[in-house]
Amino acid sequence: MEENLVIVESPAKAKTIEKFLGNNYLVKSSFGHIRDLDKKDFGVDLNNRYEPNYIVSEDKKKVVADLKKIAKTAKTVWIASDEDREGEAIAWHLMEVLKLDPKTTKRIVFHEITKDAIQHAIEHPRRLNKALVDAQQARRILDRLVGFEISPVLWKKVKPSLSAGRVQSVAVRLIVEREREITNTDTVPFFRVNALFIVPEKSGKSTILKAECSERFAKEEDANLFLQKCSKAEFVIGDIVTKPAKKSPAPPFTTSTLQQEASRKMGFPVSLTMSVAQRLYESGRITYMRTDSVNLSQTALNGAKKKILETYGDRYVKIRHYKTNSKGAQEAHEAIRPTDFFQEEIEGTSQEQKLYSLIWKRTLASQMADAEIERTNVTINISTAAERFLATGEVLKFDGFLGVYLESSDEENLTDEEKGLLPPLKVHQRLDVESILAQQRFTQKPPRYTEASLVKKLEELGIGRPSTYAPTITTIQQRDYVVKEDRQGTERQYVQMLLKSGNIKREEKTEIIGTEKAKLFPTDIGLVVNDFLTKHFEPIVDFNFTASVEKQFDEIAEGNIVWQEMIDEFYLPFHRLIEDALANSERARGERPLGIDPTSGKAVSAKIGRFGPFIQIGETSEEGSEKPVFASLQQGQSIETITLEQALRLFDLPREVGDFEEKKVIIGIGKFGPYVKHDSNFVSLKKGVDDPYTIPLSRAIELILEKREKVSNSLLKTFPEDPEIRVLQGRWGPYIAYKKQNFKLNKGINPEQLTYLTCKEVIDAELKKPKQKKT
DNA sequence: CAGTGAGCGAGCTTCCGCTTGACTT
Repeated sequence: MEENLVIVESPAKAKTIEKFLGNNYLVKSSFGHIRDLDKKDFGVDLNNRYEPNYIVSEDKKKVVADLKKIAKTAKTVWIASDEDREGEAIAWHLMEVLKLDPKTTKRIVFHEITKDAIQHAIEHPRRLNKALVDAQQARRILDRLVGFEISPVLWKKVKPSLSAGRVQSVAVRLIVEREREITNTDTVPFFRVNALFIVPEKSGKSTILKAECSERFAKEEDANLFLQKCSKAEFVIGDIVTKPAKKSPAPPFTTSTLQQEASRKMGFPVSLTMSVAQRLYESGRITYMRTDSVNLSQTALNGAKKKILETYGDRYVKIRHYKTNSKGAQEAHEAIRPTDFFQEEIEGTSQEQKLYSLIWKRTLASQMADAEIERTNVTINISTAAERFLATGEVLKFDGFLGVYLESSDEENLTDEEKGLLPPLKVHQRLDVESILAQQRFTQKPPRYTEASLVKKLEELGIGRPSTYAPTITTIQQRDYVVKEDRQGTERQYVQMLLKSGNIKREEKTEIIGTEKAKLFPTDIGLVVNDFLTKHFEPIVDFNFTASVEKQFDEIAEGNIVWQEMIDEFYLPFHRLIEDALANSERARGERPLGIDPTSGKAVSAKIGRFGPFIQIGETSEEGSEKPVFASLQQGQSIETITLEQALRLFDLPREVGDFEEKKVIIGIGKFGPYVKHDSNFVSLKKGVDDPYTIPLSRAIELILEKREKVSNSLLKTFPEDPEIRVLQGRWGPYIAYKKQNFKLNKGINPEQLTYLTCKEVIDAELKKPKQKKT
């Protein structure tokens, strides 16, 4: 029998702590919350002061039973859940469910997992903070009321199985509004002028100095006029100013900043970052990965200092204490940092190594000296014009933290060229010009969100918590409100004028713009749901809603308000919105009239149906008239932006291009892009080569034959016993195909030696397995 | 990798935050 039972939230933490405590301490984990509101009947009694009905979920029953058993025999139970609102609630639920005696139960907290911190905690137990628990209950119940009252309205008025919530609905709103901002922003053209000057050096060689004109020109004529002036001008250096500048390191990682940097530097989706970090945490490489704190423990600071001293020297050390400035931070943990600074690299998968290295560098850099820079600005006067040319050079005087780590930024600044060392220059020095280029540029549209930049925005608004950023991003994609995709750019024409040897040469050029990679786009259903919510539930999807209820939760935690009163104040007006929406709203289908079809004279409109967005020509209601015709929208198209012309084009496909071997050849566009269908076989059209609207029969046949040859080449084996069983060569090796189903072969099997019996066994074994869940 | 887009109605869907595996590909 153990004298002492310590309960923490995470099993990895339990393992570490057990090492610090003596033999008579048993450390167990609750695996987070042990119970939650019942999903049946709301889990909240609206007729009885919002009395919550908590139940222990199926997957927690074993944990609870286990803890109960040990707690019964322990002399003292120490509840060491986190020191924040959720942690305090976990402590309270534990007391309730395990029926712990307050006399033999102690509540302790620590922010860092070191022997001293834990010893100190044991020596300073405190009482359960019921006000803080109540703040959590209010948070929990409010979220339940919002989610479980609005979602059913959506099922009725938009589509079944949809969802709304305090966090997810705002996340979707951000993406929808950004998309509309992008559609509504006009890009304004202007001309930017860059000059290349020749600077002779003592050695006789010369170097090129690049400088940008202080003015940008709105019109081509103005830019041209400026170039004409320059063709007859003298260029003289008017001013050289040298100023010291400093760069400081970024603070240590929190969950949100780790997700951002892993996305920017390595292209990780936020969920990947979290699962890799989880493995690093479980193997003891890093501290806890779900945190909003930038704080480092004294142990960590000592370790970082020692490592920096040893590797870089005294001048590079600068111990810093960072303060969090994110809204609603609860700081129950340390920042994310390596547990051992002398472990510069680790073994593991390449993802683990990369993420660890990122954490190691960022943490170490945070305790290093500023980088010192000398920035030089040179002004070059033009004898024939009032404008000037400006050149900037940067010299790194002392690298400081830069030797280890530099934070990346979301907005890639295309105009910011590598600034380097300037050639030696003097005031009043005359410069010869090599060439001057006036290029048409365009103002930029706002950028689309990536998963990580959306997390950043949510954190700024104080919406969501470290443990929910990644799941929220997944949810809004699963609900089909948002898609993460790549989009091809479009061509744009621009003008450039080059002044060289007294002549101006004008050229029209093209560039590709708007190429997107792994960006978040709203879907039509996302747009419709968002508009419905902003129309009927504006207070809930308001960007400040979370911040304002958080203030009230704080009041509850301070003991200034009773939680039921706060919920009452929220719920009464909220529930009126629900009733109003149910009674007074139309079914939302996102309908948008596009115009009149010139061939039939009927109205064309876009709307959402049971199977997604589609175009309809003609009306359903007209009696005796012909039935309307329908066509689904393609990937990347949206009800909101599709034109009449694009919509009518959708009806051109699928089209028959002729017969081949007495069977129809049909061209269409499916889930995976344009295809040729023949004899119920499909062949994809070649991207960038074949156009589904114009492809001729001859080319389609070519593709069919090509595919046929490929298939016959991939056929490894058949059996006379059952011709439906075929062994094929696939992308990842040989596999068995049988009745439209594929069966995996174990690695290392030689397909040549496969027999009919072994194939049959593989198939039967697979078919016997329980059927996979529908997603 | 179709073509669908009506209506009836049983029974289901749904929230946020705290934690890990157990699943399949």
